[in-house]
Amino acid sequence: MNKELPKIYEPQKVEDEIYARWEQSRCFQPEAGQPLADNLDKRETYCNVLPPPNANGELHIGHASGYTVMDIFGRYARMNGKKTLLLPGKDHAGIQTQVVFEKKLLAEQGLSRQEIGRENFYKKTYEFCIDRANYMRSQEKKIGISADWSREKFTLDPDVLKIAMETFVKMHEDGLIYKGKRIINWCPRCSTALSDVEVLHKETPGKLYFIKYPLENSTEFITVATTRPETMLGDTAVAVNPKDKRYLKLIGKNIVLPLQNTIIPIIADKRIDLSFGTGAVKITPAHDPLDWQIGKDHNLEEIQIIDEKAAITELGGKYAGLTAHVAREEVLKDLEKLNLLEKVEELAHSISICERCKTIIEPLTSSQWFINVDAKNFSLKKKAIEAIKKNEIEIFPNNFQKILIDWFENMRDWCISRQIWWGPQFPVWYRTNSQLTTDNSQQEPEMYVGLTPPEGEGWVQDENTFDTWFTSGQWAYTTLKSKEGDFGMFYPSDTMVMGRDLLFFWSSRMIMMSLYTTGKIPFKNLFYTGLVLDKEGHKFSKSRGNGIDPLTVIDKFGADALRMSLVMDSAPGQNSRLYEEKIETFRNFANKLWNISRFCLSQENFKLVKTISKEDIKTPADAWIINCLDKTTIEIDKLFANKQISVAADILKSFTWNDFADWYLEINKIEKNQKVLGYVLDKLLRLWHPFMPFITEHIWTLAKQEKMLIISAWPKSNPELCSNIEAREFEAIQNIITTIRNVRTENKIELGKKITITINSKNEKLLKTFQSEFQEDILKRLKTGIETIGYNKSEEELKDEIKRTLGEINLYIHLADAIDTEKETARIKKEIANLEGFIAGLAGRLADKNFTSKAPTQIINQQKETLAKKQAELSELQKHLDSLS
RNA sequence: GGGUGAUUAGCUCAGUUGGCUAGAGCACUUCUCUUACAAAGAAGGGGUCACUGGUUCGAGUCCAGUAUCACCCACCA
Repeated sequence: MNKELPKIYEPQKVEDEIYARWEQSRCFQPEAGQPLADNLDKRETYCNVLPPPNANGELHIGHASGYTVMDIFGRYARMNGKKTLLLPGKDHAGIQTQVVFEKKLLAEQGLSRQEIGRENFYKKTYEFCIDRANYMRSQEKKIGISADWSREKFTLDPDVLKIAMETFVKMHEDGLIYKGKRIINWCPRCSTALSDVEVLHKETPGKLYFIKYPLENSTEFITVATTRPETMLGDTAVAVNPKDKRYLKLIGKNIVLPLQNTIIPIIADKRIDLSFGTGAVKITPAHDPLDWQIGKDHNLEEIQIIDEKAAITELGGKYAGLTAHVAREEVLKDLEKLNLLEKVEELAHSISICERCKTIIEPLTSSQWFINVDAKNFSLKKKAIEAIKKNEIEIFPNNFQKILIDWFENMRDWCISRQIWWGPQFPVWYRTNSQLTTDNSQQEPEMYVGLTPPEGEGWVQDENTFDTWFTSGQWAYTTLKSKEGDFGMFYPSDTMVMGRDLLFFWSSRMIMMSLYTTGKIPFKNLFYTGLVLDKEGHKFSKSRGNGIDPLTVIDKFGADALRMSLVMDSAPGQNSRLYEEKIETFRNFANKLWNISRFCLSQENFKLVKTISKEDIKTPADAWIINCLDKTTIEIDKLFANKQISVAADILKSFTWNDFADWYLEINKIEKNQKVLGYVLDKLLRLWHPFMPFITEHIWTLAKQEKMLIISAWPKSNPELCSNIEAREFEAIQNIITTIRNVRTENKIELGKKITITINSKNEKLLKTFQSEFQEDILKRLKTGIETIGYNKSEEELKDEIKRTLGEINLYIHLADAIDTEKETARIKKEIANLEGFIAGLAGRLADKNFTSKAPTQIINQQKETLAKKQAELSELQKHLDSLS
């Protein structure tokens, strides 16, 4: 039977078919009627709203990493009989998608978005996203994620969007949203405002220009230092620190601003650093965030001299129309002509760039929409901090809690309006009432905020679109609210898994928005994954060309191998590295599991066994493996509770390979116990399923199981089965076998050469175990080359043999040739020295009153036991040494 | 300027209430195609757990400091 199974597991041939079967069975869908795990219906639920990837590209290895973690938790929950929902989705990803699609449009059709118009651009981008979403969904399935595709959501789906817009309206009513003219980060390429988190800072070598500003009615100067000389066209003051003695007498005096020839004051402000530059700072309120603040506090005029295309405005006089970059050169040239450029120094400083297109940010004053994150009636950030501090959301790894709280504490108002086209438009309309207008420029238009356009003529919708994080920040509930019943059943969800790079962008916004809208936390557990890096520890990037395509990997090694290589040997929040050799080792492991199963399935009358009784445990090896299995099961559950899935997989791997395959399978070739074999394999497949769903389901099917593994019950520890089990007998056998193999290798005895051994022990019960026919068979056949076994012979008789002490056993190995006394003596002496050192330490500790009075008795007893054991060993070694000399 | 993480075998990394002489994979050495598996098996070698102090009966694990690296934040004109 099953002789036809290939020697090598071929994932490519089975994975798609298995996934299709899962989908058809509707086991991803938590409806009534969904097949449940072995009829366990605890009415408990488990939900993970999956982070929606940006629907503008393809899946990368980072997605695969997150999905694997989510799927492992999801499958674990499902097998534990919970009603499980993994809810997938896609994000329209405002700016990023617009940048991607604009590039595509230009490359393929040579068109800009302006050329095709806003409406058409939106429609085309929408189609593009849907297309990408379809492709990405197929990739997600390849990874094996057990998500309910019937519930898949897109951030622009009308139902999702409606809920998000309702939030806007409500926040506006509650006074949490305001429109105001403030200084914001402006990306000239994207033509939009950006929030603080969408701006990156890059350390760049630059220059610090020292410019002399002439004092009014004087021949004196005050020298200011700046990295952006062109902004002087918009200067409205020079500021110094009030404690700066150098400039005390100048405070309150005026300056004639060069090039512009306007009169501006010298003011004092404590935010000015005395030690930087000259200690005197030119103030350009319209183009620098700090200057803007200072300008506000000192009632300075804001003169916008750079426009939204990064060009100089008409207020810039003769420089109008030049780009800021060119203007800088011109300004410097002119200053030099006037002899006002004192000096230029090299300076490393950080410049702001757009996160998406890397263009240098222009700080501008602009009219934008903001969320007040610290409003009096509902402080979003304080509520978030409170929830986190009260551990309502458990964060893995735990130290990220502090990072998140710190971030919230320093959070400033959130700019949510963007001037891009790709994204939902603000549900805000304006109308200018011409009848009342007496002075056009001063008239504030009438404003309407609501879900649908207002009645009447002349309303024009606000052109702003939403920051993409405004909609994805509501993902935790918009997704669940769009299907009747889901919200009540699954909100707040259990788990949220995301890359640590999304900590500020996304987790923070979800927590705030959810607390505001639902009054509850969005999820109970927040799990951050680290970044996946390449072999050298670099980030994957297109420019570096070091990307690993998940599909290529899956095609080559199988989805299970990829999954394993993404979760093993990694800790929550910690970066990890991925490379082919690593994936290969897990491909090898999958193959090991395959061959283990192949062996089992090829046994006569083999079948998977769900339960066994004590009577089925017949031999020391049976008892031992059942005991190992039980311990492993308990440990894995504990680790799952702590979200330590990497460690869980690790101990399971060690059980599978080192215990079950290397020992139990070998024993089973000699003394067969198909029931125990079937029982262990049954549990093994279940335990591995969350990690390696495809191969386990495949084997499960080959073993002719009616019900699919994905909905089979998670193994439980069986203390009843393990009570009074004596695993030590088998451990003694293992010990003897290993020791003999070791001695053979050490003494270079060929495998073909048979040897005679003697086992001496005072423990009659133990001896009796060995003396059974089967156990002798095991000892002989497990690569030991034993021919005959003797028991309890006299020391005298054995004095020329190699002796090893293994706990209660003295093992003697008779070699045909005389033993190398010198070598053996040296070996024993070394071991004695080692042992004596250890015993001395242990004995010392046990003699120490401090230790015996303070340490728990359990530890003391343990150490006493060890001491006795080691002392016995030592005396055996010494006896042996004496007999050799 | 502030923060976080890392530092454990040649390499990549685990090690969560502190407790026997610190683990894995890869690489390395020697041997084996033994019928589940050479993508394998057997036996090995290899570590003052970055450094310095402290707490403790006991520290890779907790605390303080130092060094190096990485990342993040920041209104460094």
